Amino acid sequence: MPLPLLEPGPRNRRGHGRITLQDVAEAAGITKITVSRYLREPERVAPGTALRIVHALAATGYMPNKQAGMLASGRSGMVAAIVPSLANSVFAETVQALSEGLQPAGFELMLASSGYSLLREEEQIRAVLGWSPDALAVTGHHHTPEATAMLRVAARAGTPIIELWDCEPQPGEFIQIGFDHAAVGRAMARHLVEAGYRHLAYVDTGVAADFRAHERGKAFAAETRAALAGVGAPQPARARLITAPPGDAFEAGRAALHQLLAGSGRPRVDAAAFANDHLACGALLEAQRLGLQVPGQLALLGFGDFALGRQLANGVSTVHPPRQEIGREAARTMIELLGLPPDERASRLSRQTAVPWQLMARGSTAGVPRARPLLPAH
Amino acid sequence: MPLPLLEPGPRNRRGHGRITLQDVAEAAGITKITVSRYLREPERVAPGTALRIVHALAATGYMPNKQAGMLASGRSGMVAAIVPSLANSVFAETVQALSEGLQPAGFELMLASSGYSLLREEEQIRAVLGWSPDALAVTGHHHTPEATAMLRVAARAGTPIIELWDCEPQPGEFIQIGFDHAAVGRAMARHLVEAGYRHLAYVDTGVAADFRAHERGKAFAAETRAALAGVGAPQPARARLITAPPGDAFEAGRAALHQLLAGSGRPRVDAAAFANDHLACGALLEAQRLGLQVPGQLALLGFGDFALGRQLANGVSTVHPPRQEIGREAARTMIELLGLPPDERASRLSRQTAVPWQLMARGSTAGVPRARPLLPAH
DNA sequence: GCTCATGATGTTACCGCTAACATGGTAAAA
DNA sequence: TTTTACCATGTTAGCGGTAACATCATGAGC
Repeated sequence: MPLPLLEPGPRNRRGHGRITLQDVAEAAGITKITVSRYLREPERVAPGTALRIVHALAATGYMPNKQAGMLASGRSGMVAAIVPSLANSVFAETVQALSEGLQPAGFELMLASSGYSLLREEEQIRAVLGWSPDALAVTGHHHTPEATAMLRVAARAGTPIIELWDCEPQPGEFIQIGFDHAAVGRAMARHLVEAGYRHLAYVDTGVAADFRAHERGKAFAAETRAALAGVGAPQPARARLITAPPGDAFEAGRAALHQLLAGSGRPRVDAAAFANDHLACGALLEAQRLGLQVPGQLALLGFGDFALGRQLANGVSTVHPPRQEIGREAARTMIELLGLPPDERASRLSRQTAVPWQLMARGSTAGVPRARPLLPAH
Repeated sequence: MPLPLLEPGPRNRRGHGRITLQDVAEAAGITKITVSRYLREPERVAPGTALRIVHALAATGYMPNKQAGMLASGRSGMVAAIVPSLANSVFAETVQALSEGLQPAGFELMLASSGYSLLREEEQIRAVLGWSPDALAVTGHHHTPEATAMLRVAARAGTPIIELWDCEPQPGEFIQIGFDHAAVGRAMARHLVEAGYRHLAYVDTGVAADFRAHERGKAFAAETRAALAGVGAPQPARARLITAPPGDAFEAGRAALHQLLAGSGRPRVDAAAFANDHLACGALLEAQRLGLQVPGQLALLGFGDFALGRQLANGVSTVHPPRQEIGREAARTMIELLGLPPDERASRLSRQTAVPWQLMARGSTAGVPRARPLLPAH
């Protein structure tokens, strides 16, 4: 039943005509501090008074002004997050989980997307810090020096700063919640070598600022040599590392496949790892079109575990990153830290949480029968 | 070059240790109002003073407190948006475009996702209005009565309320930016009938609160009868309208295909329209697995124009909704309205903008050769 | 030289809320 | 009864900005 709301109108030259605590207090015949107290700590007002307040609240249709509350209390009840992109389901799911994790605790989420640009990220950090968020989540540990400086100031002032999606081997300056992308790259290389492939390539994304994909690729290349050495296979002169064109990821994957096949003279690539599943699926679809056997003639390994990968052919092998877990864990961490008194909080503003990922072996990297023994599982 | 920031510390029992306008003013040897004025209207302070202010700003590393500014001025520089989901790329792209459109004008975006629940949407409207956003975008025109009441109060107070993704034939209470889903549903039916199909079905999504998909389905069913009558084809006793199971949309599409094929006695369905492309693609993949000819034995028509649809088989026919245009147009509308004085604004707080969509005919609905003439193009 | 418009800066008083302390009353403890 | 503790509520003074008006030079116009 819609409430019988008072018709608010302009009351003085500065007021914006909104119902304030004062209005509620007058309706209840008390002072505003008691109403304020009731809203924050209901058990601290007498039951009779509480009843009158409840009625007054309903009669006026009061809605608290959070800016005023923040200004007075220093707590904003708001958390900000900056992600590279939302159109990419990877971060969208993390943001969604973060938002859902924060809501029960009464936090609102302020969101900005930087379009994979560090400069825009810097601007957005600046803008968003003006709102005095209680905590701030950014993506990854790459920032401009200015941005890092601003984050540092905020962290010193007790605002938890969380870097999502990364978790470096060495502790960083802020809180990291994510995983080690180099470890993922290495695992991808080992998986392919263990399955019997010997001529590996990594197809990087055309998005220049996807540092995490680049890092996986770098580690993939390094580990490829190590793993091949481990099984006594000849090592390539240099790692095959190609970059897909920017734009539609499926098309980019198709184009990448042609690049892979065009590797003339040298032994042809027999397995490719991709920066993400969209590229891998694009390559798979193109392979199907060309009549290529997957994994017979070319094995494909993606990253992201998007729903589509399970549907195509016998499944596209991939790495399942903890998309939602990262968001959930970030929400949990924020709530925990913000519940602590500032002095206890200070000591915890730099820590790391590695969220587990998993390599999903599917049809597209089914093993090649080999005489020689494979590497141990780890 | 990182600036040499002053080390802020606690200054009094209430202050939060932040650099304030007062600090900057002292550093520049003037009063804070002049600094405030410089920040808002630089041309109104003398060049010499401006120079000292610039230096003082740099020396202190000042960052404005937006809550305080909002409280004093009544303008927040913040816009809120509530969408059903972010994990769904449809809304993510709209939000992304909205965010990018607002940024140049200096607005921040506060985002909430309701998980396709009207009750949660109501809660979020309540929460978000507490931040006094300058404008609020919600998705669609279905809300709880309480939510509608709150939106109405906000609109009366001059806050533009924008309903995204809908544009009903009759003007609504708030601003609508989107398109008429019934018209899309009708166009889908006509497209299939015109291409020669005679036994049509609509596969609705398992997401109960996707009102827009339901509306397309309803209109599809109605128009199917009309279009069949138009070409003199026998009309079915009742429209084939099935609902896909909830969960993974690809799997749901696969399951839906089996439901379509299981239509025993009656003439088998020869064309199906889907609530979204994921369902359609799932059905297509399952059809391929079963060795079914698409469109020969079954034509498929999706909605959403996701990148994948272009990649599968000869392309999945679909409707291209103006995902980004809706966000861009919403940003434009907000900026325009917020630039108007409140009295002029009032008259424009209810209007509609129909953003064009397009039916993309691809391989999956290539026509059936027929003797009888087809319907005129419109 | 005087008035008056103009421009640059300052003073005052808020915006709506809450922290900290103050007050007054009631009931338990002495 | 008196002291003490505590509970419920009130008073005061801000939080960090900005609107509105005030002040004070300065120079143009007469």
